Amino acid sequence: MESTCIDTSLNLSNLNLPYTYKDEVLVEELQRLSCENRRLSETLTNMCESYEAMQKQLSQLIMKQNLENQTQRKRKFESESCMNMFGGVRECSNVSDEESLMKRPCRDVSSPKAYKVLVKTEASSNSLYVMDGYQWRKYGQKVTRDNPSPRAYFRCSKAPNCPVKKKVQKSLEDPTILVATYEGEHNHDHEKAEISMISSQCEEARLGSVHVSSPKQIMEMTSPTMRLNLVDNVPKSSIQQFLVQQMATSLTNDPNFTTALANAISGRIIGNASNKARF
DNA sequence: CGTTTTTGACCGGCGC
DNA sequence: GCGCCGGTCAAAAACG
Repeated sequence: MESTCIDTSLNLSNLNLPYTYKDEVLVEELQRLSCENRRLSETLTNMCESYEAMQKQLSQLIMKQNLENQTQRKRKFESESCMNMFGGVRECSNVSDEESLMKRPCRDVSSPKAYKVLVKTEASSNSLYVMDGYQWRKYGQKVTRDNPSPRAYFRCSKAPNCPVKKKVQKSLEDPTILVATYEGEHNHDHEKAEISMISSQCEEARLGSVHVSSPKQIMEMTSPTMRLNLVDNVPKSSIQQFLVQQMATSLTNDPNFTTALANAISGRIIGNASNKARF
């Protein structure tokens, strides 16, 4: 956790102001502020630690839940197919907000090598990009009869001979859900990322319209073109940058802080001036 | 300048 | 054979 430990001290002692005599009150105030900064740093560090721990727990929980859902679905389908021999693609529906951030692959029973994945997006988003840790190259787009929203066709561009294809189209029932259909299997290693990141959010993040709620989102937003390595290779410097920025913003927005800072600076300047006047 | 995206053209399967 | 439709190609444009 040392990487997220940030030195938030203002280092006011480095101000190049003429210092002719010791203003004890000012020094005291500076010490008090330094202490407060240190305490804030510790709180921030603790918060970061708990946040990461919670996120770990959450992802484990979701993975566990997905596993259970898949088992249940399998059982359900097996019992259903015994009754009516119904086939075809079974979509995952009723994606909850929490689950929408994770992919829920559903095997296509009619074609064992094709499966659909539903990804929740922002309602306003028109993007047809779904992040899944692989590199995709778009090779076509079509408007189909059954759905007014266009369907995008992607090929895996990670390996030259990778046979995997992907179709992405907005769901007819819910336009905020992207339906990604994968066909074939990759003939190369997967990148590190397993998390699904709605690229439309990246796109919107570039436009500044996405509400930032987690450091992970920030990381992804700080590098919108970085479509891989989203989880394990956490660019902690980005977290630091974000936290520093957040702290600077909250500090500058805090009237108490700005008043104290103004008093401290003006006090020192005025103090110096009056000192000069005294001498 | 290499890579990716866009988009109209083309192809093949299917139903009539 | 013809038309429709989904899928793919490939040239041009855009992007980094």
